[in-house]
Amino acid sequence: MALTGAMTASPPSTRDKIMRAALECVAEDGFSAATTAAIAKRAGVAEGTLYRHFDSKDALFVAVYSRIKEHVFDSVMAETDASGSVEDRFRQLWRGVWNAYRADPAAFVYGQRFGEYPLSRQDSRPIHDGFVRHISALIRDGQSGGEIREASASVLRAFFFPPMVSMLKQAIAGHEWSQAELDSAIDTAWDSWRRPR
Amino acid sequence: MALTGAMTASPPSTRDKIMRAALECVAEDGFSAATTAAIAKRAGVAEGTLYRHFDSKDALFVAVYSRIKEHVFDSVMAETDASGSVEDRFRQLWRGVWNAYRADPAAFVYGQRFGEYPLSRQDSRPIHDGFVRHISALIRDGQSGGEIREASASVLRAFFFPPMVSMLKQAIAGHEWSQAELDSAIDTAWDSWRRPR
DNA sequence: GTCTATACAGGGATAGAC
DNA sequence: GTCTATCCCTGTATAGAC
Repeated sequence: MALTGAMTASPPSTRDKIMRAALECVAEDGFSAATTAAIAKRAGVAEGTLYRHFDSKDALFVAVYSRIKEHVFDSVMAETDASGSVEDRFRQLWRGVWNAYRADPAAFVYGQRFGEYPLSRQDSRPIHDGFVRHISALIRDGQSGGEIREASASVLRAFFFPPMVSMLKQAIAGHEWSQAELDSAIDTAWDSWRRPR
Repeated sequence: MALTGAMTASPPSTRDKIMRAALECVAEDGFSAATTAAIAKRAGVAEGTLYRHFDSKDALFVAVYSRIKEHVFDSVMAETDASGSVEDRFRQLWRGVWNAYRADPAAFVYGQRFGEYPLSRQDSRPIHDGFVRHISALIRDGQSGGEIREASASVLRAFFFPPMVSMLKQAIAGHEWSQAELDSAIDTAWDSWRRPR
């Protein structure tokens, strides 16, 4: 039940059930299949009930997206400390985000789909937006200390999340990444940031 | 008029106009807004005409996707030669794909959206599928020659297209990449593949 | 081959009882 | 707050004239 009401042991509220149902419908068959009827059925409530909790179907989708972003950010930050070397912080962040998404693949897929859905103009901040400041700080520290190459932060950022996201997609499609592959992915990512000699 | 009827100087056929209209509708406002009415209007034909050329709306979408893949692949391969060092081939391929997508941003966006659309199960080969063999050959050559690190090919591949795709998305969203940034992106990509010392 | 007109289904949203 | 029943619109697809 990760990402919706996960923190509380109490039974999920109707609102939570609706949000989780919407998330799963979209993750399984895309936005076009996520009709109000399908969502209500999966949540175990009547169709009309959706509109007691959300102004519209679109508002529901946006709310789900926001909650996913918050949850992933919080859960990564909870197990990340800002101490240690730049390289350690880099590796820790990489693993943290990876684990957060692996813990709830449906939420990950929802986020991906939402990003290509026109509705995303209403919450246009990308899924990893919360991490941008964090990553930028890492880059700044690493560049002033000489560990990280002198490329623009936007270029370096393109080598952090995108390869990971691509690997997550493959994992969800059934590809089993070995521990050695994961380690080497992190090594490869770090070597892309590292100052070359 | 790239990607649909671009090679011929003759006026586009009705079929081509429909395909291009579908491509642009999806690129601009997503699949949910790409109704048969919208597509027909943009193509300048009647709605019923769509069904003279395609069995269904979905068949149209799949046909457009296939054509994009073909076109990008062909146009990259046309200006790429397999000679030169592994590093040269790497850089050439990176630039070739980048340029192909920059030449038709709408086609690029269509490809991205299609990948998150459930219909993609009907043509589930990813957008860059044609390049996988090419890239795998590059990796094999580079690993046997010692230029490329000994990571699994699937890990290395995650550092080729995904960062580029991320940068293309930003470019389409209005971000202007300087020549220096592009060069350093390619350097960074290559350093992620390169054998570290 | 293309158009106009239309049949038919399905989806979002609301009304009103409980 | 939740359910049932229903309205209305939009979207896909077809029929048939030209």
